[in-house]
Amino acid sequence: MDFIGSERIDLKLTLLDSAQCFSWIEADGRYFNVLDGQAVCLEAREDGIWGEGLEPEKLRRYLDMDRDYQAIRDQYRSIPQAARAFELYPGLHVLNENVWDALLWGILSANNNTARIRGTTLKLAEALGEKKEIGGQVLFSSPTPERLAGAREEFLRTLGTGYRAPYLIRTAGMVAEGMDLQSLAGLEYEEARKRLLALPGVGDKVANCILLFGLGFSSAFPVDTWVEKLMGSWFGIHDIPRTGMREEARKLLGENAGILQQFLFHAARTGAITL
DNA sequence: GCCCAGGAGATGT
DNA sequence: ACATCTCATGGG
Repeated sequence: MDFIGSERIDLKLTLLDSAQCFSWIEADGRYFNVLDGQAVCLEAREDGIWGEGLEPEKLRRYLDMDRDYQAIRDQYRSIPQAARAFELYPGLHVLNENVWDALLWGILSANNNTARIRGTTLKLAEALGEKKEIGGQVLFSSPTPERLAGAREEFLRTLGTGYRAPYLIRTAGMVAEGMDLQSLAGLEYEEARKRLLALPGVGDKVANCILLFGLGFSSAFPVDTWVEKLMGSWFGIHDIPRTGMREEARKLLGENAGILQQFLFHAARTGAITL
């Protein structure tokens, strides 16, 4: 294995429990996934993170190891719940996901729970992805846009996608027909967001997840049921639509609103900080 | 049975 | 622009 970095990232929290990504598997204290079409393995040791399957630089980038989380923690120190959340989760990072993967699980996440999203994600990969192997662990890549676009709705429903099946097929079709997701990273936030909203199954919340996890917009601020509650309880912002909350939060919290959001979200969802 | 889950889309006002 | 409904599905 290769040395990735000495940053104190909490792999279990970040890869398994933070609901940013649903395709990581843990076995014997090691973490497995398919990234960029390559089977990957990560492990936390005394001296830091080790990994194999991809160049160390790419794994550093995926794990967001070059962001100054201490500076962001300082930036929000005047917000009590933020200070507490950063203190609770010193090893939580915001992943730099593949944008197609972020889009896929984003559509699956609508009105769904994390256990079911993970189960459906794994079933989709097993049924339509490509088989990979590393360190004796068998893995499956995410289905390509082409494979998903060609799937039958009834088949996707047997995998647990529910009413989201036609959204998956239609959005995959648009990507397969040439919509360049990666190029959205070069646009302004509002323009990139607007283009994501054109995809079936993508609303304001999912678009902000894709912007944050898949396109590097650190100010993107997804408002789901938990963030809606915490915005009311901790910031006094309530009785307005979620889109309005997202706008208010971005104005109030600035360039790293989305990074902070992950810490607040986790604290609220787990009940670590009282709503 | 009821309520909820990292919501989105359609419809009516 | 906002309010309300419905959409699968498994778990508490």
